[in-house]
Amino acid sequence: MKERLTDAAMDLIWENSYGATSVDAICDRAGAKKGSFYYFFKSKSELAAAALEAEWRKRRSDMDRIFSPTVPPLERLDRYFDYVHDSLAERQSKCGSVLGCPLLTVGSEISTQDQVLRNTVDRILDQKISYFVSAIRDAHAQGLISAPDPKAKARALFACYQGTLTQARIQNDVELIRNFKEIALDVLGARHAPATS
Amino acid sequence: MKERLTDAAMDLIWENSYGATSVDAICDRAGAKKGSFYYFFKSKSELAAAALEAEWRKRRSDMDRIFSPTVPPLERLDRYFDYVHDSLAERQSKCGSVLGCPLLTVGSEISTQDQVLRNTVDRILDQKISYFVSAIRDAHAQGLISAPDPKAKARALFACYQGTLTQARIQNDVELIRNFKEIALDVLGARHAPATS
DNA sequence: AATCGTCTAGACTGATCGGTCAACTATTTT
DNA sequence: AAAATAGTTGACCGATCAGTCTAGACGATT
Repeated sequence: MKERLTDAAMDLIWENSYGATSVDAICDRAGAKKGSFYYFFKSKSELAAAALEAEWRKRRSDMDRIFSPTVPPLERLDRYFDYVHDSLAERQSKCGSVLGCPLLTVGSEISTQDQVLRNTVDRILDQKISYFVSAIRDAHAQGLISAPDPKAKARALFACYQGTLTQARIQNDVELIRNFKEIALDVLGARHAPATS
Repeated sequence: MKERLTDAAMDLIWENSYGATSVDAICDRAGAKKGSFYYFFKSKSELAAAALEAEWRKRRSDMDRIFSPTVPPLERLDRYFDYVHDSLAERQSKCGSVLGCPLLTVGSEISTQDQVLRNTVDRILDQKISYFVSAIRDAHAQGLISAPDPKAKARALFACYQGTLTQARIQNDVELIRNFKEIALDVLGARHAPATS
């Protein structure tokens, strides 16, 4: 039941927005009643945080596989962006819109109003960035790119990736994710190196 | 009166979110009553679109000045990011948070629900990008960077800038905007050129 | 059988929401 | 001066909202 609620919440919040998603709608979607909702979660905000964590947990094993140290560093990023593109394209075929990243939309929406939820967003984003950090550190160690400060470079790349996700959502254009690879190479300074592809 | 309403709406929507901003709160802030609100605007959505347009109109003259063709191309971008940093820092000192860009937060929040408002966001963003396009085209023409497709490069840079704005809002850290300059140079491929700074 | 713990149900609460509308005031036009 | 227009007011509307709470069902344990 708990999972049904977090899944339903994730779908609705991702598709619309946190504020536009009502507890009633979540319950309808989950096939639950309000009493059950409040049995498991103290509030809508607590559910949203749980939904983001649950979604992250599901995605993490995919990321572990894609970013495995056995995969060449730049190829990890290349595959990851393909993975994200394919995920968003599939979700688009189901609900008609490119939805971008829920961490960004929720984070952006509630950042000045709900510090608990915002901390959840921050924490998960940090974990996502750590995959980028290790890929970039490895690429630097292998002489594929120059990134003396892998962390800063990872944050830069991540910001660009985030911006592209937001743009894709606003413009409802999933191909922007695919095009992002060129940008990523620029940020990494790997544009003129015979790596990737 | 109409301006007081658009100003109030802009402040509240920027600071919180579109959904979390009520018509009552906007009227309170503007020193108006509901009847007046609905005399001037058909709906909350129409007011939000008008508020974004009004804000853009106010900013455009600043952008015209900063991106004037009499200013060296890369310096236009440099100055613009300083301008944005200073604006956000000032707004932060007033309300306690880094607010990022209202076009992004509103666009992201309502992109699947209100097509009129989304089109307004899209239109304004396109106009903002055109400043980037011309600066990059000029920089390419002057041999400062290599950007055979100025439009694509401008879109890439803009996406990165957007991602940084969103990050700054979620993390409430305005210095990310300042740090963005390094990223911009990477995206432009101007990192190793003796330009800017 | 009684008790306990877990979970479900749904009526209910007070507040808030976007929007409506008749009455009124102030200014402009005829 | 009268009429028309522009603008203001705020009570009101039905709907929705997050959350509360009591009652009940069910399974496990004593």
